[in-house]
Amino acid sequence: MTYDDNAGKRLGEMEAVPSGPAKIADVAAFAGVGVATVSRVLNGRANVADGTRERVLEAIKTLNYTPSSVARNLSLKRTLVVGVVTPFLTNPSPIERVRGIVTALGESEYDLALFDVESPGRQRRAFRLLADPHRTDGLLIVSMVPPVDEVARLQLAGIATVLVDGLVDGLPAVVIDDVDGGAMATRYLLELGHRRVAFIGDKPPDGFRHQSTGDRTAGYLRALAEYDVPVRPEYLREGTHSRHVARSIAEELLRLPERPTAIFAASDTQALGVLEAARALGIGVPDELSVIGFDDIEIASYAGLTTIRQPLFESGLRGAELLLAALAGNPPSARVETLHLDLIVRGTTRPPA
Amino acid sequence: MTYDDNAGKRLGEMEAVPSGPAKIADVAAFAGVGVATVSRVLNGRANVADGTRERVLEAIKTLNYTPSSVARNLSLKRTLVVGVVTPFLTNPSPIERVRGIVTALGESEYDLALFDVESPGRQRRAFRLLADPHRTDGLLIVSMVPPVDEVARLQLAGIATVLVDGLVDGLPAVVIDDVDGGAMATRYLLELGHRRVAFIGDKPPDGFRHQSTGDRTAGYLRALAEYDVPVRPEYLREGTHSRHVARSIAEELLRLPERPTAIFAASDTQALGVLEAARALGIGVPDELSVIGFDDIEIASYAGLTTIRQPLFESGLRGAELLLAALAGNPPSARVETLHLDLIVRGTTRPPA
DNA sequence: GCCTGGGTTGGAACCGGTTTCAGCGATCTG
DNA sequence: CAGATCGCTGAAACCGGTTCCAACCCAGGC
Repeated sequence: MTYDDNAGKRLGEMEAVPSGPAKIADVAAFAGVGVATVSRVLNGRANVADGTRERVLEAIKTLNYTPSSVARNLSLKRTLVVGVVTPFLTNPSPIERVRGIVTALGESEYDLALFDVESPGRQRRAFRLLADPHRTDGLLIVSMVPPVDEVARLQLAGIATVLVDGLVDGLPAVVIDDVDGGAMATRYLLELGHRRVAFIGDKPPDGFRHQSTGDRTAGYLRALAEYDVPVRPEYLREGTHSRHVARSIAEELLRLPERPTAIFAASDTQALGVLEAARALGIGVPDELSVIGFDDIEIASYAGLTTIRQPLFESGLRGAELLLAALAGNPPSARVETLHLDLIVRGTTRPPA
Repeated sequence: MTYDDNAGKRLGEMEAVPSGPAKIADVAAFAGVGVATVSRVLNGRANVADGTRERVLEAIKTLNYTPSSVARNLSLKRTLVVGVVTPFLTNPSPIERVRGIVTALGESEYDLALFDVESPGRQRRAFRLLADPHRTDGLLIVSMVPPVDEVARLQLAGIATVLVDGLVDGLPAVVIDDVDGGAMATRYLLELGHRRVAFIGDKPPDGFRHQSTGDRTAGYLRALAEYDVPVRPEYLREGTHSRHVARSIAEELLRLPERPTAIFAASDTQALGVLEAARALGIGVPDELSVIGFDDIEIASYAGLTTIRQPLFESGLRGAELLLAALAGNPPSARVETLHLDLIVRGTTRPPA
């Protein structure tokens, strides 16, 4: 008797039709099978008779049934969510990386929960949230180095983590060789004949860590050493990853009694600030000043900026792939993958006058 | 005696410590209360004795317990996830909007699942995924107009939806007045004295709908009419939201026997393409050509571009706020909120020679 | 003809929370 | 001092899936 169903429930429900969307029990009842069988069909298990499968599929269709991922995840003890933590969605480069991640994850069954952390406070909060194994299966940390204690929490909680544009002992990562990149840029300027080469580094704001800055500085210094060019402390500057800050630093550099004939900026965004400064001071680029950036963001080609290209989109894509592989149980390795850099010569560099 | 605690358990459990992370039952056992009481404490219900609450909180702390949101959501029949669908994270403006959304959602208990749809295929897939009430509680659709049948599905599934930079009958939305914006831009050029004013529209790729284009065109036409300037069909062009496409269209315009003295581009990205075209053809801006854009993206100030500013970040913020309010059950209204536009005069416009 | 074994199947336990509801002692009332 | 009321509490049902396990059916082997 189908009445039994309702009798079992609370008295007072007049509508025989199940109220909300169909659940697996409804499908089972409709198809005249058990819930286990429906579950088997849903998950494509082999051991279901063809006829039965047919009936179940039809029931699913007629009832317009979609399984609840929440219930499924509870049962499976998975969340099917990958967390992405990144600072500064204001900057073009993390965005490109995130695009790569979105693309890679789009192919998978995982959803992506995005956390933009603009302050150390929000950063802590994001990690506290995401280090919860109930919340995410895996984590992608983009363009930042998480605090050591947070890393410990993550590992303790057993959350698969991959760093994109960041490096931490024991965690797999997708990076570029920043030392090499810094050297490439500087070397190119030196090869052109420049000897008064300044560098504007990319200092993360308080509370954030990111090693690329230091490394690019190291590359700059290495290249100078290779060419026996003495380091001038007044040519070695640092500022946040911002066009405006870089612009004012560049104006200072260009007002030095012996101003540089070339400036290497640690990011394209900052290089644009340098170009602005030159424009404001009436200094011709590249005639009187060469400028080279780093990243090759979209706008660099508009500005005709010579730069070191790093595969931003690909870094996100690759990081997500590594994470998915780890989640699939494949390689629990802590490999570090280093992507390739290219020198892109455009119009802001030339030999000194 | 502290031994009592363990004495209660002991039997049968060789490993006294529960295997995985602590669950609510562990906390209850440790505190010597029922799970219901723990749940009450967790959710800040009033009817728990102070002493009991104290003990539970301590148990939570010692066991390092964090509740499973998956289980919680299953019980509560909520997902605590807001889906964000947007095309073209390649463009700067949707990104700014998403940043606003991330910011607003950061304050709430909701997570954000991001879907970038770059093709109509992915678009369909995203909607099919997100129209599942098991998956998201609410949806934010950014810079696109969803297909009518998908809207129907959403409403049927009872998923709260808010459009940001898009308009659909019956759904709440945050928009700008594109007709007015188009007219503002055009009117400014006309007031400067230009009479040969061209327009480059922003045509969405096949499979995507977005009404702003048409509306900005209407604004352009309206302003021309106000100033009794006849429409020249050859001045009215359209291309995808891309610098490169806009550039080649602009080159065509600038090669016309009677070339325009001013060009209004439907987006800053496209305006940059126009500037590139002028540069390539050796046409001085603003001396020989005035250019005005739309959006006021970050790079516009670098390029010194005159433009119509629309509050991108705020649109996302506001849209998320509306959605959160709807999810909180407050205003089930289908209001349309119109944000304010500003003319930002920079260096790419001036009266004709 | 009976026993064995493989393929199907459904009942029920389980995932980890929330919430109803009944029970309990303590206080208030008459 | 009995009875009603109130605050606090825990057992158990429930959310909607997955999966273990036992039961069942039927064909094949001896």
